[in-house]
Order: sequence, then C-alpha cells, then structure tokens
Amino acid sequence: MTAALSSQPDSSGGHRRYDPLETEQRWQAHWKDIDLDRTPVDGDARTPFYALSMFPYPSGSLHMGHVRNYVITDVIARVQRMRGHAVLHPMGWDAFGLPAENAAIERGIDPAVWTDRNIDQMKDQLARLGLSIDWTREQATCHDDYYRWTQWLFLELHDGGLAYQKEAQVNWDPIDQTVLANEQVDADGKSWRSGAVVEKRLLRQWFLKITDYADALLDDLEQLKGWPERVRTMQANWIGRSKGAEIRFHLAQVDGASTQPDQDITVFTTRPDTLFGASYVVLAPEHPLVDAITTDDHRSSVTAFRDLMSTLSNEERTADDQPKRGIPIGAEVINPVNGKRLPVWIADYVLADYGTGAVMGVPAHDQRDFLFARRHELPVRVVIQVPGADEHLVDGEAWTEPGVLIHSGRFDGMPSDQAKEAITSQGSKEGWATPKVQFRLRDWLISRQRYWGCPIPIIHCESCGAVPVPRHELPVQLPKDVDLSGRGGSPLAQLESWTSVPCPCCGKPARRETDTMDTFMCSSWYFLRFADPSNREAPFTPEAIGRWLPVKQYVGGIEHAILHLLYARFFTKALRDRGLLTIDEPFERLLTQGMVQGVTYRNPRTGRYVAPNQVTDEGDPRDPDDGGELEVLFEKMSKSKYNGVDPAAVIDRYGADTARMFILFKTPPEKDLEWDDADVEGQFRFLQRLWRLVESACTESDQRVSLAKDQSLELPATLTNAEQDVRRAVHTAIAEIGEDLSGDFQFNTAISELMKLSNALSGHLAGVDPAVRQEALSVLIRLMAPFAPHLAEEFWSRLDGEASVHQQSWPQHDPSALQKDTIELVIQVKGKVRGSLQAPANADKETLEQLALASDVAVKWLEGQPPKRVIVVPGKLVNLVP
RNA sequence: GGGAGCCUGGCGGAAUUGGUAGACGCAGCUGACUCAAAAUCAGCCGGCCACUGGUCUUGGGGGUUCAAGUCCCCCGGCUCCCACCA
Repeated sequence: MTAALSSQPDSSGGHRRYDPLETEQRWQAHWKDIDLDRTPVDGDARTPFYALSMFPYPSGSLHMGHVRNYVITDVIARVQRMRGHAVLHPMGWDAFGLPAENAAIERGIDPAVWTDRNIDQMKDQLARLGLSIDWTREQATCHDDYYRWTQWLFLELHDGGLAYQKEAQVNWDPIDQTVLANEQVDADGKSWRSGAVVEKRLLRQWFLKITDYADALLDDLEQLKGWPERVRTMQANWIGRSKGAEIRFHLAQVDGASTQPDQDITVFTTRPDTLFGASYVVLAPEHPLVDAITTDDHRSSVTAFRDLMSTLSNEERTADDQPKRGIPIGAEVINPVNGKRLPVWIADYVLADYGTGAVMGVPAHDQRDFLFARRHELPVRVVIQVPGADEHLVDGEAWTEPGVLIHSGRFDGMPSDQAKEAITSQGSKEGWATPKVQFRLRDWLISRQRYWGCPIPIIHCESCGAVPVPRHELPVQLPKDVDLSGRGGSPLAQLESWTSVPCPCCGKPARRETDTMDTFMCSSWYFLRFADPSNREAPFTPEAIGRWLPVKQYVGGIEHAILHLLYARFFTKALRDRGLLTIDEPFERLLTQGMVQGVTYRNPRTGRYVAPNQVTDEGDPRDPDDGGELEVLFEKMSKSKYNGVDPAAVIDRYGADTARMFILFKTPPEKDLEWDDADVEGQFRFLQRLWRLVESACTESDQRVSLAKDQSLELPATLTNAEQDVRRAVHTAIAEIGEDLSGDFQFNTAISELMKLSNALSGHLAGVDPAVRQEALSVLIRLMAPFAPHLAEEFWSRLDGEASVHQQSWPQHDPSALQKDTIELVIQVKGKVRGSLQAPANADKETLEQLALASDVAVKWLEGQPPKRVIVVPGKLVNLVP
C-alpha cells in the first residue's frame, strides 16, 4: 500500500526527482481516503484545542491573504495534534452580503446559486493547500440550517430585552428608491449606482443593546492576555468610557421673550471641577429643545443656521479646517453653582448623539470652547490655576490639565480630582447634578433593507405589536420569487405574498418584518456552531460548548479588530446571561496576521499604477505611456494596482509546500509580508535540498535509514565526535523550534532552525551510527511536518515510517545531547570584546577568571596592571575592567 | 488632537530578555563542474582605516551600567486605530 503511493523513479536513472504537484495530489487524496483530518469524537480523552481562522466571504477566488491566514492556523492545528491534543479545526463561509445581491442585480443570477458556486470554487482552491480542516463540520451562513439558528438566537436576545426598534437614519437613493449601505455611498455623498445625492431618511429599525454590556466588554479586556495589546486598546477606545456628571442648567427669564418654558438644559461634562468657569451653554443644532426656547428676535437666524447645518455632510461639518460656527438663540440659563446668567448658543461642534447633545462652554479649560469663545467674543474665566501664569492663560491656548481650583467659591484650593466629587455631590444634594458614566459605544443597528441576508423573525400586528415568529416555525426562509432589480425599495417589502401573514398571537392579518440582519450577526456566533455543527434541535448544546470553547487560537486580519471581535464578545456574554453557555469570552488567544503585499509600479507624477508586464525595463522601470520613471513600492495586493499574485499559479509552479514555507519564513505572522518571487524560489531550493538528503538515506549504503517500527535502533553507549555533533544539532532544533511554537508563534525562526538542521545533517550522516541517523531523520521529518505536510509525509513513507507522519508525536529534546565539553569563552576588556578562548564547559568562576587573566588578550590589553574588577558570566564571558 | 505600534547591512529579518549585533534566507561577488548556460557544490559578503589589526555602527542626542539593539529621558520619522466624544 505504502509503496504504491511513493514517487515513481524518473526515467533518467534510479534517483527520484521532487515533483511537488504529483506528490501533493497523491497525499491529499490519501488523507481524504483515510479521513485523517476528522475531529476526534466526544469521548476522546486528550485535551481539546480549538484552532480557528476567521471564515471568508465566498467571493469565488482565493487570494494570498486567505492563504496566509489558513496556513498559519493549519500549522498551529498540526503542531497541537502532534503534541497530543484533540484538535478542532473547522471552516465555513460568511455567505450573506452585498456582492451576491449585486451579481443578481447586474447579471440576473440567483444570489443563492452564485454563492454556492463560489463556495465550490473556493473549496477546490483551498483543497490544494493541504489544510488539515475537518470539512464535515462546514457551515455556510446563508443555508437555512444555519440561519435558522441565527434567527433563533435573535429571538433569544429579543426575549432578553436586548433587541428593540427605534427610528434611525438610513441612506436613501431618491432615484432608485432604495436604501443604500454605507459602503454604497461615495466619499462625496453620491450613490454608487445612480449617482444621485444620497438623502438621510428616518426609518424604524432594529437595534441590539450592546451598550448594556459596555462595562463588561471594557473590563473583560483585562482577561484577554493572549490578545495583541493594540487590539485591546482599539476596543477600549471604541467603547470609550468617560466618567463625569450631568448638570442641569435652569432657564432664566429673558426680557423681550413672550413666553419662557419652565425647562432645564442638561449637559454632560467630565470636568465638573470647571463649572465656575462656564461662560455659556451650547446645544447641538438638532437638539429637540431648540425650537421651544429660541426667543422671537433670534428665530429667523436660528432657522437659517439649522438649515445650513442640515445641508452639510458629516465630513464638511467636522472638517478640521472649519472654524467653529454657532449663534446665540436668545435664551439664558442660570449656572446652578453660582447663580450667574449664561447665554445659550447652538453650534456645529456639539454632536446631537453624544451625551445629552448639550455642553457647558468653559473656554479657559477646553480647547474647543476656547476657540469658540475667541471667535464669538465670549468671556474666558480661569478657574484652574495655570502654572507660571497666576490667573491667566499662556500661549493663547486652553489649560486642559487638572489642577487647583481658583475663583470657585468654597472649592478654592481643592485639587481637580477632589473638586469633581465635591461639586457633583453638592449638585446631587441640591438636585442639579447626577454622577454619570458616558460611553462612545452606540447600540448596534442590525437592520438592513436588503434581500441577501438573514430575515428578522418578527411579525408586526396592529393589535399585538412586534410578535416573534414561534421557534418551531423557524427558519423564516428567504423567498425565491423576488424582484432584484435594485429599484423600488427593499426587495422583500415588495413581495406581498411573503409579507402578509396572520399574526401568530391573534390570527388577524399582519405583516412580516422585511429587514434582514447585518451579516455581522451571522459571524457573531459561527465559532459556537462548529462545536456542534449538525444539531437539529438547538444551535448548540452547553456540553459541546463546554468541551471546545473558548477558541484556543483565533487567527485573522487586523481589519476585524473592532467590529467582528466586539460583536462576537457581546454575543457570548449575552448568550451566557440567557443560560445557553457558561464562558465569558469566546477567543482565548488572538493572532492578527499582516497583509500580503505585492510589488507595485506607480508613476509618481500621474499617480497611475502600471502592470508589471507593461514596465519597459525592470531594472530602471519606466511608464510605457509617458516614459517617466516609476517608483517601486509594496502595497496590498489588488486588481487595480496590478500587483496580485494568484495562489493557484504559485502552487502550479512550486507546490503548496513551497508556498506555505515561503509565507511562514519570510516574515513574522503579524507583520506585513512583501511577496518576492526570488524568496519563493529560495524556499523551493530548500525543499529540494531536503529531498536530496532523504534521497541519500534511501539509496546510499552508508547513509541508509529505515523508520519502520521493527527497525527501531538503540543508540550506542559511546558516541564519536561526529555523532555527538549530529545529535546536538538534532536536539537543538527540537528545543528551538519547540520554543518558537509556544506562546507567540514565530514560524520564521522555526523554519530557519529547520534550515540549520538540514545544513548540519547534509554531508554529515555518512558513516555515523545507524541509530543516530535514524533519530536524525525521524526528528527532521516530524519537525517539518506541520510546515510542509505533503513532503514530510512523502519522506515518512519512503523511509517506511508507521502510518502517517501527522499521527506521530512531536519530538522531545534530550538535554544531555545539548551538552558540550568545551565552550568559547569571550574575553571583554571594559565591555568590549577583545578575544576568546576555549574553556571547559563545567569550569567554575575562579577557573574562568584565571584562564582569562592568563590569556594573550588580557596580557595585551591590561599592560601588566591587575584589573580593578572582573565580572564572570559562567558559560559566556569574562569582562576585565582595568 | 487622543491612543497604539514600529525604526537593526543592498533587502526580509535574528539576537537566550542587560552578556560575542547581523542567526537563517534573498540579492550580489569569486571559484569548481560544463563546449556553454542553468542547476549543484565550495567560499566571500555592514562602513571606514595606517587592512594578519584597529575603529565606527541597531533613526538622532543624552543618561544608568563592568556591559545597552534591549532599561530611562529628550528629539525625529513611518504605520495603524479613534477623532469637534464635551
């Protein structure tokens, strides 16, 4: 059986050539036959290890970014298997989303058909990489046996009070009469399809209350020790917790106002300690109170100002170079802490949807307020001592640091920290302040007015309201007979036969919810489904989750640092609180791999990208159009930059093992990788050197090795120097690679250790004891197996190894093999290396010091004077300080 | 503006966590083999100099230390995230 699987001799002689394509195809077929990658069954006693790549969108073609992602995860999965873990390494498809719908609009293809065809294509491409994925657990979020449970989980959140509806803005295309996703709106605010200026419209939409978990999502970042620091910071910034107080300013009677409502303006501030320095209060132009409190003499200018604001896009309104615009509205409020009257303004720099949409202006201690006050000639009152300036500002800037209070009545002399509490607490007693924690994080808008998504399982009834579709009626399937012209609003809303249903509660005619869910919903729980992939009764069982989750190692792009990872964490916590699982966090360790970049030719004058095959001379690249010199850069691979490298082409030429080795060796996984054909070639050469090494062990009589179980040899009692050298190289490699693959994964140095081992063995196996040779090759092949799985398997088989190399255990290093009799002792003089000598490895400090002092180097550099100080680092160096 | 990360030969990158800077590879150079080329094999490969030795060198400057790529302070550059967030 095994012999039949081996490479055929090539026609030119007895020696075999390395033919990666033939070898890889043969082993991939064999592994499939023996079901090598199947996840161990539930009763398996080994410690579970869940390795997961972020699943892809099935665009139809695999790119290098995918390859890098899945190869990294695959190596981790393979190493953990050999280390004796029960490994779960699944794959699926994040299959709902706009591209399928666009294909339908443009080419009339059913999105389901288009998506499934793409999945098939990408699976074929993935198969060639030799990934040890258990495909029996495959999931696609657009299949109803998956989205049924997405709907089920939505209802769980709904039951838990975490799903609700409210009015929110959408992008409305007035020509196509449809809602656009943010990505479909150009930078200049126009529709990607019709080119019409996109309008903002208010629509009643579904939200998830992720803000209920803001504190937990922030605090639990502490636990995620296995996450990159920068991802944790990004999430913390996104959640954006700030502590402060809400302060209520009561409206004052104003002369000339016909009526004044008995109203408060509530502001949020993180600096209650600066309350005495307030010189005005500003509302967002959209603030609901503006109409009611604007005085008659200001009404026309206020209306004009608000109209101007509503026509500006967000970008225009928040542009850096814009001065802070605003106008007074006539009303006045009383500063509750000192009774001063302050004017009320509206201004563009106040955001309606953060805090209370109102701010107290303290120009002396907030830079924005300062600029605003200077522009509109509002008073600046210093109430925090400014160092070196007594009571005034220096440098024409606000003083925003905490400090000691002045001009603040009985709070004078208090440091900011204390004053914040004292002023808030006085306000609480007097009823004008409330301590408040404010978050930047907003509730998650999940409604999409699109077809190709998971339908929200709700029925709207005039008498019963929003009624959940009963669980046993799930899934709410996407209808087939739908008009996907891209016009006339939500495709589902136009399908009367689908939308009109009886109310599950009262049976009266009712209407289905026609929004579908944000695709981030589908990807917020897929890692749970992989633990229990074919359960027809529930999305998963707590037992299955308990066995596999949390994911031990999650691998994916940094672009998901915020949204996907935050949503998945939110789902996990919400489902925990619904009693569906017991973990707090879904992903124990996270590796964010860098981009894959290609050589890019760019004309610096025109900004045009030039395809490599059009560049006139690669040494001195010039634009074929204008003859101008081109700059050579590395940028993320993309069609428009003509710098993509097709994985299939690389595999055709060198095989998957070379591609895997190159990607892992070139750079550490979290850094960007610059694709370089010469380096790929270099990896191919390395694999060929390995091939020749093993070839010799098959054919040369003084190097022959068999790894068959009944051929297992014992090491001789004493070893020659050459044999010791071989063993030292072998066991050093085990130790070093073991180190590189624990904790942080350093595949690049692991592979360089493989190269060192190969260099140490090549030409040094002839004539050494057969047991030493056998050990050396057995170790080498097992160490390379996770990286180059096909070639390792081929070697294992050719040397008569038992079963599959991928079922072998990871080698353990023998510390005694690392020992040396003598070491190179470095002699330093005042910290500079001046020479070295051979010293016994076990020599004590005194001996080493004596050896060093007696050396030629010491004699030369110390010029006969005894050193003032001698530092001995045993096994390393002696530093002589004259 | 706030936050995070990074900066080492021609290039990608190593460096036992304070102990020989430049492992491993790419590119380049020299030689062997060849009619020749490729492949392969052997070797060289940071700069400077009075070149069998010395000296400088990890973005720049300072400091701590017997010893600094590594620790501390100042400055510069690049990348990413957030951003009128009160």
